Amino acid sequence: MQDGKHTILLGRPVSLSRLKKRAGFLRVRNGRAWRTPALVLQARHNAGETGAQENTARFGFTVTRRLGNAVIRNRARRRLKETARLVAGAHARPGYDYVVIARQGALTRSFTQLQKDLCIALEGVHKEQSARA
RNA sequence: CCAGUUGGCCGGAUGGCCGCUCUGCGCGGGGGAUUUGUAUUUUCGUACCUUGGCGCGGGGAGGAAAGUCCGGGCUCCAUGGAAGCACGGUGCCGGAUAACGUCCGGCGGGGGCGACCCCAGGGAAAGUGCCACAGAAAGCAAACCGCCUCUCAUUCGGGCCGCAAGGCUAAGAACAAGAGGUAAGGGUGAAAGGGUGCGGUAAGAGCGCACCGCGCGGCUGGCAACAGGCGCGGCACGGUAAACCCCACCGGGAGCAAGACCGAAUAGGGAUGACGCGGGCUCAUCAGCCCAGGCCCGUUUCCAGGCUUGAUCAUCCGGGUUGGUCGCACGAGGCGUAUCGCAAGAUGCGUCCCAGAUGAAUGGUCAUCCAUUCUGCUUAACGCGGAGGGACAGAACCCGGCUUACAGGCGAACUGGCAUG
RNA sequence: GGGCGAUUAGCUCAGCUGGAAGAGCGCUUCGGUGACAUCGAAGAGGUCGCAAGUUCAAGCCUUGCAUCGCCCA
Repeated sequence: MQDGKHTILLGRPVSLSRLKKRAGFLRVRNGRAWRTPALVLQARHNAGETGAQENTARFGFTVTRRLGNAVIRNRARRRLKETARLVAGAHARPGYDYVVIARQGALTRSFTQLQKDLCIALEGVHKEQSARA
């Protein structure tokens, strides 16, 4: 069952380490991506990056103007941030940079569904990588 | 009760769990001077500095935070003053204000039965331009059709004389031509040189008169815009200034990505053009002083003051940094109250401290309630169940306005209508 | 955050001092060709971004909105 496989393993909510520089976003854009209706997840190993630490995963968020006005964009980013904070501890791998791009579903989906989406995306990104390797 | 007008206020509430940011205190981590304890070193440790942790407490989006349309504070452009020109803005009058294109009160015009609403509302008699098409004519008095008078010719008709041909005559009618008088009527246009009525006339006309409008002069009231009488003028002066313009008043430019400091990194570049390769004195050099030249932010002139004369200025090309701190939140501040003022507002007193982010915090989620919509049961209200569902919108240096967006709700004053007492 | 600019035919743009809208490319039809292209002829296609105002009259003047784009340290 999909549900059993993707139950949300709520690890301890971690305080997110954030990706804040434009250069970091551009680097992650060249990595692997996974799409769901609510978000697009991009990931890349951050070895050799200045300021990166081996044992933490860093997250960046992108919300474009196409999604709506400032209030709508703020709400989308806050929901995604909270989702990442709850899910990252169990599913994100240290030493990786992730960029989450909001889509329309980030506003309309229920919060539990949103968490499930991010789990699937995180697993999907890494599964694809190991399959290729 | 129904319909409406004006000016205000609010912009879901409570709780659980988990977070973000600023800040105060305490604990903790790191660094750690002078002095003293000693012969030296090290360690401990104080003031102090700093921060990534922990605990407790406190604060944390709006009426528009928006658009960036005006006005200011503040900062830089090296600085200040005077006069003129140019450019831009504003525009009834008086007041409020730091200032304004904002606000308040009044005046004038327009709309509404009314409460009330709307108006870029100076000057067209300083000058210039424009008024397409249509129309005779579009701005200065002109006359296309028409109306009327006169002259002359013709025709018709009448009268008289004559047998007749014909002649004479005049108060007529029609039509052509010419001369003149008209602007009532027609038609065009957005607009055609006061309007209506009576008189008047050949026909007409401010030609005359009455009322209305308009202009000029003076009087009264008002700070003024303006209003009201009075007298005179028979009418001249079309519209457009969100066309140029005139008049009055205001305005230097750029903006917190302003600007200041610290640190890192790279470079002490290249091309083209301009000015110039200044003089004298102290003098080994640096540096200073005097004279001369250039420059000082829309522009010209004048004054003061300053900068600069080579490591120059202007334009273009190339390279590096894409960190931090300050600016930065006590302010034309909020709330309450008293006095003055019709009001906008002013002054005094008391009280409060009220966001400070920077890939950008101020939240995420769940539940209940509340407002509200649809629907099922119910005769119906009520009640119960289910589903939907909470407007516009997110501080970015700060204030005063304007404009635009906005689900719904609260209370006030006033107007019109109906009913009742 | 702040400062600027643009919007006219399907596309790229003209349109001066207000008097009612044009060019090139494209499109359609016809001619021409065995057929096509080139070529020739004719034609269609416009809420001038939207809304108010000034004016007799607005693509043009004024104001407010909307959309798109550029610049800065």
